Amino acid sequence: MNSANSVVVLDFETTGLSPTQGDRAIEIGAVKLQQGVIVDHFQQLINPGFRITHFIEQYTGITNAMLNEAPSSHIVMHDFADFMGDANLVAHNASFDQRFLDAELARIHRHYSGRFACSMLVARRIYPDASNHQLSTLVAHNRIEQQGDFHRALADAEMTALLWQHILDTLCQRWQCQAPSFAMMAALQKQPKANLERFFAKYADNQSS
DNA sequence: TGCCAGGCCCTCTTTAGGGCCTT
Repeated sequence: MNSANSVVVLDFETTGLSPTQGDRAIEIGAVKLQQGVIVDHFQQLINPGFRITHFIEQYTGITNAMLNEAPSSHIVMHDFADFMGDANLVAHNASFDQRFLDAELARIHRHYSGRFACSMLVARRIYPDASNHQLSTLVAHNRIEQQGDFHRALADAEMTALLWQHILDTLCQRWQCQAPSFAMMAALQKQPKANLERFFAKYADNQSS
């Protein structure tokens, strides 16, 4: 099975919220899903080249001392680009991780061909009754076993992957059908909520025909 | 000391404003 049949679920820890304001990645974690099973993982701290704030140290548990020993983004992102291959990508609030992925890859002139899907946008449509749609809340809401500590990249990527698979299982049960395609999920995340029932009905018709 | 981004989505909307979500 080549990587085009895989989904890579990724998560960045960063120095802040915006790469356009000088923020950099300090850790990347990712898992590779094939047919609902985690078959590989990637985790690496990244030295951003400057000291991170006390807030980020407290938020992530990643310290300046840890980052002083970490390799540069140049080395890590080449490895991660090889890990991704041409797989499709999933992240929680994907627009955030996509901005940092694009910025860090641009620095080393690497590119990716996979498409992004967002577990948060899909979860807002599938679990409208959740109290909120933070990753930790959705993990608890769906009684998913917590993996490691929130706000570390690999643990968040693993929990996002388990949430993503739980969403696929929820949709399979709703339609009594096979696993939805990545393209279907990418379309679902853009559907207006008022159009969801029509969207689901159309998808079910296409599967049965 | 306080603030800094950007996309989505809802509503008391669309010539706008503000909350959510990510670090």
